[in-house]
This record gives sequence, structure tokens and C-alpha cells, in this order.
Amino acid sequence: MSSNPRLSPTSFIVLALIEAAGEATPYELKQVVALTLGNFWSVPHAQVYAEPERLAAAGLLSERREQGGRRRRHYKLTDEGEKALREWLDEPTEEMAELRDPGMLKLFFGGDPKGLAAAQLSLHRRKLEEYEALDGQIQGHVSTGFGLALRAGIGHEREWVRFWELVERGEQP
Amino acid sequence: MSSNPRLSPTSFIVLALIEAAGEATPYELKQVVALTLGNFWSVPHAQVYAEPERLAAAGLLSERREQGGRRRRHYKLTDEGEKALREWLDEPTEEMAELRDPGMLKLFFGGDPKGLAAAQLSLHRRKLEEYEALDGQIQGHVSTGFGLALRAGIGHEREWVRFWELVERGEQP
DNA sequence: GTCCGAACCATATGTTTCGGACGGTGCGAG
DNA sequence: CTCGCACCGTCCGAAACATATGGTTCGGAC
Repeated sequence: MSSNPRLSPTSFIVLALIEAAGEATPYELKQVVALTLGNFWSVPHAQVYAEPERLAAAGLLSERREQGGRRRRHYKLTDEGEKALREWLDEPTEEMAELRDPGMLKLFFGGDPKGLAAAQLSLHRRKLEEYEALDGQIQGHVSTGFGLALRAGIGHEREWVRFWELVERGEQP
Repeated sequence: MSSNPRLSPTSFIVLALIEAAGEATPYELKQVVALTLGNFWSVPHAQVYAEPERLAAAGLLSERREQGGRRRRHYKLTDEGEKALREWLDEPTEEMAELRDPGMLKLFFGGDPKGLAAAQLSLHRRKLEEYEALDGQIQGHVSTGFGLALRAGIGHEREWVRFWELVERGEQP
């Protein structure tokens, strides 16, 4: 209904999740974020509560508020919201990925390679296992967005394991 | 000299770069960030000016200010700064990498795989070439932090290319 | 020499993000 | 009933961020 106060990636995450759910409260969003997206894109929970408010003000969501007790707010996409989401999805992006790895940073600045490698390896191996277990459970749904993202995650975790293993052994990665 | 107002990764980036340079102005930091780190860890330039101020207030840097003209501020590590940096470097980190990839996000939410793949491939192939060219130029310095970080970058770019190529062909990544 | 424009350097501004603290609400166990 | 814990939501101060703006230096044209 309003002007266009800059839609961020977070905005679209919220829109997309609400579309998938049909209707949702911020708390439900928070839950599903933690289970899925949270693995590769952090969205602090305060955002998850604040963003729908902004989007509703911009006319992309409609709000229904419980009267009693917790006064939960339930959100749905408006037609305008649908449209905004669809446009974003259909537009392939030119933006690069951003990779922020504290371990890498220390390595870059001269931290002890073996020590870093040991710590990072245990993290990445655990993550990799977790992903692979998940992957085993979704046979046949690999081409969904979720499945593809999972495979991408697996690929990168493998790469990290490979990299840190070489570092640990003092070989050239 | 002061208390401990939370040192962020950015803080340590500044400390580490100043240590490497001996003494530096924010502008010089900005330059070197753009040439090196900037590839995998973005630090907006306003930060690069603001952070040394905070660090000086915390007693980790000493400041020398030019009197005339540009009134440049030159920073050096204090002993305390040295210590903080060293501690950070020596402590292997338990934190996970954070990967924020807008293309991935769209894929996850059901964006058109082929379209996304085409756009992302051209980006990642370019980046990969750039890194490999750089790698060719630093023969013999591969074990430095810079060399290792570069190899990590190359590994991940290759993984991206592999992944998006499969997506583009409609195969299972 | 001096004037102009470009590159260099620095700070200010308003907004958004972030993480963590804090505070209500409701339900089940005892 | 009432206590305690899990559930749910908001608030707040600090940092991050993008962008705009403003001053300084220098070199070349004239």
C-alpha cells in the first residue's frame, strides 16, 4: 500500500516462508528458520519479529492479531506481497556470495595452521555428517530447493574438510 | 587501558593489519583491505576509520595525529594491543563459517534453477580465473596466510562452478 | 605563478542489524 | 492450586553499514 522502503534479503526470506506456510506467526517463522535456512543464512530472531511489521506497513503482508492472551500476530501475503516475492525469485542475481569464516581469518593473519585445522576439522566433519544424514532422509526430493541447497552445503563442507586436512598435514592445499 | 568493550572480528583485522604495517593510517588500512581481505571478508570503509578510534580508546592502539593539513591519524599497537592480537591468533576458533549467498537463497525458495545457474556460473568462473591468476604470481609464498587463504578461495570457487554446472544441466548435484 | 580539476583523505548522517536481556503467558506436574 | 518451566514476544544499546559531504594536495595548462 505504501512506497518502497528497501526490501532486504531478510524481507524475502520472511515473504517466502509465509507463502510456504500460508499463514504464520513470527514464532513459527523463527522455528522453521532454525530448522532449514539457519544452516547457511543466519537471521537473528529479533529480525524475524520486526520484519513482518515492516512488511505489513509496506502492504506486502496482512496482519491478524489474536485478542486474548499472547496476542499472537498471524501474517499472510497480500497480492502485492505475492508479486514482490515472485519478481525477486524470477530475477537471477548478480550478487556474489559472501563468506565469513573466522578460522580462515586467523589463518590469513598467521594463526597456527595445525591448531586451527584441528579445531575446524572437527566442526566441519560434524556438520558434514549432519548434512549427509539429512540427505539420506530426503530421497526423491533432491530437486527441491531444499534438496539443492543441501547438496550445495554438502559440497562446501567436503571442500572445507579437504582443505583443512591438507593444512593439518602441512601439505599444499 | 580501559575495560573490554567487545572486540569484533573487525577489531582484530585492524589490529593485525596495523601490526603488519608497523604504523598505519586508516586510509592505508582501507587500501590494503581492498587488495587482500576484501575478497572474502567485506569491511566497509567507514568501519576502517571508526574502529581504530575505538581501539585507541580501549588502549590497544596509540594514536599520533598530524598537525597540519589532512590531520592524518597514525596508529601503532600498544603492548596491550600486541597481547590481545596474539591471544586471538593463538586461540583456534570454534565458530562456524557463515555463508551468505543470494543465489543460493533464491534456489532454496524455488527460483528457476537454470536461470540462476547461468548467472552464478559467469560470476564464479570469473572469480576463479582471477584467483588462479593471482595464485600463479605468488609461487613460493603458498604457505603464507595469504597463500593459504587464496587456495581456500580457489577450492570454494571450484566447488561453486561444479555445483552450478550440474544444476544448469539438470543433473543431481 | 595561479588556477582548475582530479585524486586523495576524512568525517558525518541516518538507518538497519544484531545479540542479548528482560518480561509476560500458559500448561502440566505434583 | 501453585509452582516451575517451556513458550512467546518486545526492548534496548551498541555496532555495522551505505551514502553523502567536505576539506586537502598535487599536477598540468596556461
